[in-house]
Amino acid sequence: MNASNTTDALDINGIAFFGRSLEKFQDLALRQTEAVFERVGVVVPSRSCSLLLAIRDHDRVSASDLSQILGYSHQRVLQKIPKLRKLGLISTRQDDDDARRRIFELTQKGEAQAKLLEKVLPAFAEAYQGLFREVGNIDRILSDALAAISTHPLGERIKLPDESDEKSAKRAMNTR
Amino acid sequence: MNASNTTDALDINGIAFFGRSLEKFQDLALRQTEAVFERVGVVVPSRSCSLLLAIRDHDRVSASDLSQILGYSHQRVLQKIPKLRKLGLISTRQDDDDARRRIFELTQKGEAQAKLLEKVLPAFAEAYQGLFREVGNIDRILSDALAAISTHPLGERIKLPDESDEKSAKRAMNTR
DNA sequence: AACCCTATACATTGCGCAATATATTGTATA
DNA sequence: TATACAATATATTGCGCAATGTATAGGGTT
Repeated sequence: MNASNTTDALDINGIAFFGRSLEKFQDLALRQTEAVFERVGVVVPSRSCSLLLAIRDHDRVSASDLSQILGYSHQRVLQKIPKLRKLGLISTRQDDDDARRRIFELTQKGEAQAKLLEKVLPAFAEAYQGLFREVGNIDRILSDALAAISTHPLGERIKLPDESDEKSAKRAMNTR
Repeated sequence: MNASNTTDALDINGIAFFGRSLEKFQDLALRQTEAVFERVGVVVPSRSCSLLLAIRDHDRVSASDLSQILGYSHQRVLQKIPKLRKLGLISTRQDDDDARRRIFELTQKGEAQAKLLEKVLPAFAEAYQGLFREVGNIDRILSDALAAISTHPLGERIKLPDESDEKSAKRAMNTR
């Protein structure tokens, strides 16, 4: 190929694409987390730690309870369950009072893993604190940013180039 | 359900789970971006903007060229292509010199969308700049953080609870 | 020319999640 | 009591991406 535009109008690494930064960091952090988990013997899927702990910390929880507790969608919880069951970490029984509810509990192995997590996770928290001292508190800033765009969405914050443009005006009418 | 542990050992919203913050922000920002795109008439899939622009900015690009340009995996580029073709934004032809290569070009519609993006994306950049002034420069911090854990991974930064523990010692041996 | 090694494209599969539809059970209200 | 509505679980489908395998073409080296 021949690189043509030396005066690229839009930098692909520019701020408009900073979602990429989020993605890259998230990806690497996840991989490194899983490496540590394997090293110390955590077999809980890294994306299901909080689920496991929530099951431990609440009696007679159902999937919809857990979705509220964790702020996950209902089906997201339900889709994580089979893997935890196959790993022998949780067991299931029917609620006697409400035939709709399936109740989750930790198995012995699940309890052991929860205890292991209780040792490991604080170490992660410390590591992140150290990282935040180096580069800035990502967690706080992200929470603030989430709150900011929740109350004032990007659409509000954007000065549109020329929305009086013919096509886009039509479109705007069609889409609401 | 009955909430049992009032003295939860591990806060599910704690720092160890701050990957959730990343995910939540990313998700909301993406949705808001797509809302703006729809409003101003951008039909390019929000996750393929940089791909479209890269195709415009380089002559005779192939999928593997694009993967290098964008820092995506090869198949990630290839998997985005069909959607752009169905939208009529790009066209494909065979390289005369190298029968392995398929070359991508923008269609007229693709060019029009690229021009539209050139108007819209700077507005996003400005909006993000404003957000960063409010809460902190997420983009810079994330880049720094990525660099930091690239050179010093989380595994290095973590003081392991007690790795002399019997099982985990065995595991550690097995896994290297 | 015959042989490797690499580059490129493509197909298949799996993961994690969302969206949607359906079935079933419980609850409230007419 | 009968009917409507809400809550819960399950199945299906689709999206975006990664991983893997396969096929084909190019470019070397002997």
